Formats: sequence, C-alpha cells, structure tokens
Amino acid sequence: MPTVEVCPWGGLDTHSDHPTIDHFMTVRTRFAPSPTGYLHIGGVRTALFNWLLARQAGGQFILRIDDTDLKRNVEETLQPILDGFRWLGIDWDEGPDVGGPHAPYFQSQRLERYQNAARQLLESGHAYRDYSRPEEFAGEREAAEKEKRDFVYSRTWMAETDEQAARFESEGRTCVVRLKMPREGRCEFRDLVRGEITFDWALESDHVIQRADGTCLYHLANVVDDHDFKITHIVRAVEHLSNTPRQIFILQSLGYPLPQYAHIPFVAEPGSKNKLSKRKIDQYLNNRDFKRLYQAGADIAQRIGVNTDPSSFSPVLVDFYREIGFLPDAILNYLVLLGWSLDDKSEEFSRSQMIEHFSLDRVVKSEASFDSQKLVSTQSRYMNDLPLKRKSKMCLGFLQKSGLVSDPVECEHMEYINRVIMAAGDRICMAGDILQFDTFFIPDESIEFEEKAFQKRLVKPENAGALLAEVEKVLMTVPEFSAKALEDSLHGFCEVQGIGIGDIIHALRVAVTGKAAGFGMFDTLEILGRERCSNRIKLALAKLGERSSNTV
RNA sequence: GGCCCCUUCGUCUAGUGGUCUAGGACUCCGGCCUUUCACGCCGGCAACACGGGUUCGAGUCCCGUAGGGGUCACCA
Repeated sequence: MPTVEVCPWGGLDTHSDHPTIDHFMTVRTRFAPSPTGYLHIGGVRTALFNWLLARQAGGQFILRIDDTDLKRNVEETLQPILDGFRWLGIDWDEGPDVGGPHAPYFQSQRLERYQNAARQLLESGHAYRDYSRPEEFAGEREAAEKEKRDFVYSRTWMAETDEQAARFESEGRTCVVRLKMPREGRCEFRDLVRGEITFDWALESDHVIQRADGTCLYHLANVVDDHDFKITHIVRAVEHLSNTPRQIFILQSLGYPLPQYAHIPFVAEPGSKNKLSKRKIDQYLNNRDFKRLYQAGADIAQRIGVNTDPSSFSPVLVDFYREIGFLPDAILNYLVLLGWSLDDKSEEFSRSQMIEHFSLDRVVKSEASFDSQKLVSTQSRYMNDLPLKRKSKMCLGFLQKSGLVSDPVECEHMEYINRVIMAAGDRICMAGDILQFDTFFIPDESIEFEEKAFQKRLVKPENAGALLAEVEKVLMTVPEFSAKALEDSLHGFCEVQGIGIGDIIHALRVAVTGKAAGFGMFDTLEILGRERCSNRIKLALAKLGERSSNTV
C-alpha cells in the first residue's frame, strides 16, 4: 500500500481545479468537541468553517462528542458548549439534543463499532496483537533516539497467530492492538487548503488503536465515526495534519472511501504564532489590547455579579462575549476573516453573505493571531447598526442584572431607557457598556462626583459656584425643558454674562452627571429633566460650599 | 532531534510574472469638526525574512538558508 489515491464518494476528481464542492453528493461536515466545560474561540472558528461549508452546499453539519476517554460528567461539561453554539446561531442538523439517523453521537456510546473495526483490521492483517510491555516498547524507542536513527518497532512481541498469542499470554502478558503500518512508499493526499501533501509510510509508527481492556483510541474512533456519519469534508485545525496518514491507513484498510481533507491554520495568540490556549491567559494579559478587552469585560461582569476569574472568564472563551453583551453576528464576522478573505476589500459579511461566499480555496495557510482590537471594532460597527429596539432590549438586561432598573421594567421607564440609549449612540460598543452611564439611573442623592473633575471644573474656577447657581435659576425658568430650548437659553445666558458656553458647560456637566465626559450636554439635561437637574446642581453646590468652609 | 507545514505593514489580509513607486481593514500618530467624550471627515507612519537562480522582467516560479509553528502517547 505504497501510495494513496484520494477518491471520495461520487467519483469526485480531487485533482480538478474545483475542489470545494461536489455537486453530486450531499456535503456533510462535522465538529467534534470534547466536553471540557467551555467553548474556545478557536474551536468556534473551526466549527464555523465547517458549518459554512455545509450550509452553502445545502448539506448537513453534525456535532459529535469526543468523550472516549472522559470519566467526568459529560452532561455538565457539554452544556456550555451547546449553549455557546446556540447563542452564536451555529446550528447542527445531527448530534446531541437533536439526534439523527446515525445516533448515537457520543463516542462513549459507540465502542462496539470501534471494536468491530479493530477486529476487522486484525482479520485482514492490517493490525496485530502486540504483547510488548510498555517499558519494552518505550525501550526500543529510546534506544533509537539515543542512536539518532528513526524509530521502527521490531515487532518482537507481535502475535499474528493464536499460537503466538498463547505463548505470550503464558508469559503473563496482555495485548493491545496496533496498526501494522506499511514500511515503504509514500502517503500522498491532497489537502483542500494546502495542496499536495506527502509523508513517508516508514516513518509512521504502529499506533495503538485498542487497549488491553478493549477500549479504543481516538484515531480509530474518529475515522470509523466519520465514515459511519458519511462525513465528506474533514475541516480541522492543522495540528491534525500529521495524524492524517495513519487515519488514511485505517480508512484504506477498512475499505472505506476517503473524505476530502482541509487543514486550516489555527488561531494564534495575540502577537505570536503559538496556538491560542485557554491556559495562558496570564501571559496574554501582558498584551495591551488583550488586557483592554478583558478589563472592559471584567468591569461589566463585576457589576452584574459574574465571576471574573480569568480561568473561566476570558476573551479566549465564547462565554465572555455573551456575558458582556457582544453580538453573535459580529463575532462570526470577525472570525470568518481570521484566515479567510473574499477579496481585497470586503470586510462585512452577514450570515447569508458568509454562506454564499465562503470557500476553502481562499483560506490562507498561515496561522492568524487573535486581534482583540479588530474584534471590538467589528462589534462596535454591528452595535451601531442595531435597531434601537434590539439595542435597548440588550442593554435593559444589564441594567436589570446590575439592579439599576427593576425587573420587570415599567413601561414608561422603558421610554426613558430608550432616550438614554439613543443619546449614548455609538458610545455603547457592547451592551454592558450601558452601565458606564449609570448616572442616569441612580437617585439624585446617590450621585458621586468624580474627584478630579469636581476639582477642575467646580473648585478651581473662582466663580464656578456662583455661575452654576445662576444657571440653575435659568433652568428652572425655561418654559420648555427640551434640548433645543435649553441650548437657546444657555447661549442667551452666556451672552448676557459675557462668557463663552465652554465656561459654564463643564461645571454643569460635572454637577448633573458627576462625570467629566458624557453625551451632548443639552441631551443630558433634557433626559434628566428639570427637577433632577436642579437637585443635582444643588447637591454639587452644597458639596462645594462644604469644601470652601473646610478649607477656609 | 526526525517528519510535516508556514513566512507581505504591529495585527488581519489583497496580490497566481509586467501601472506593485505593493492595495484595503484594525491599531497608532497628526489635523478638522466640537460644550466634554465618542463618532465622522482629511492626512500620515508602516511590509514582500535572507541568499542564489530562471526570465527582457519576480512579492508572484525553482533551489538553498534562516526564523516560526505543528506533530512524533495504551490523550483527544
């Protein structure tokens, strides 16, 4: 078996120039997460590419659970992953919860299938019982390493007949099943992203596919399942590239057709080419942009009572974005451009546009670093395009979770919230940003004046207090308390006083909001309303009076 | 270390031998607008890893070198 011809179902010529889709067969792709308790952003990217391919071709996207080796509570650790996909709108046609014609979709429930395949491999001579003890096998490998030569197992403890097996067993040995890999020739296959790939068969070692206790290993399970589920395109991260020869060997030995392979680059760490990992958050936090995103998220999370421990709350995990009010479409748009592009200009892709335009032949080969800035920028664009109603609904959730607004919300209060959100405009990037404008939702007496701003705008300018007191009178007498009328009145006031509008507005802003920066001044006044503006100005003046009497 | 893969601005990318004096996006830096912040608008900085070929001509093809990454489990 020196060379492999890639030839999937339907007689598709994989060496043609149109490798993406075979119109004669249904495209079926899959994503096979391990139930780890969280959904990794890199995994989402891989799933997205698979999903896109299936949706584009009108095929199926399957979710299969790789739990062969896991003793932990699968249900509990799987749920966050399913929730994550649902939130993102990446739906699966077959898999957990939805079932399907090839059920079960949990590898832990398919052991028998793998054992049958192992038996078949044994019978056809493509695998053998190996009675070596672990230290014996390892010893051979270490010896090879020491002598700096390629390791080729001697197969000393290989049993191909029952007599041989009996002899080893009489020595008290137990056996595993190993692949009997070819020792000459090359394994050649075509990768939809990388082109022709070649490996020497002789360098592939005899991998174990079944343990002594009868349980089977990942590569066997993987290949058997992909075949059983009729997967046509294996789109996976490039770290699986070197696993492909042994999988092809299993496939071939079992007489199964080969799927199309596409090894996509993985998502790399910010500013490096290492694979993005959940465990290295502390290190990523040294990256300015990454830290900024994390901090923005943590600020929001703290106010709504979400744990901000970076081991479970981090920009590497999808949950992070859901917690702080990102839009799924924005995340998908960002991710689809991480390793894929349509042309030299297109940046915006709705779901349907992604489905329409995505193609594996435009996937790049090199790894793409995770860039939190660009993700935030994409999110910001999507948020600004969101209709007010949806934006308000998202923001309302955060106001309620932080206790700023009652749940359920009163109808007339909703109108007030809408006005705040409209005035905030693009200052709200993620929905949780609404909490930065909490000043509009607190009782007047709870207002806290930013110390620095208070000093600069109220304490330091000599006549600020007197001016502010005058302004308060003006506000009380304005016939209509609207942004437009307020603007006119205040401009008029400034003219009379012979000052610029800038001489009063900063003090006014600090007085009514407590903050140095915010939305348009007149919008702010209108939203707050006459009475609250007056209350707050009086509070500010009182505080100012306290100050001067203290310092005198 | 063996094998495999990758290498264009800080980042994501366009580019398939000839207006590429390398285009776009994000970031960054100026300026304008302005009552603050943000937006917006205008402008700017910034890249073909290196060395050999092939060719009239190379970011684009070939060969080396260097660098980076992945993988070499009775993990997935």
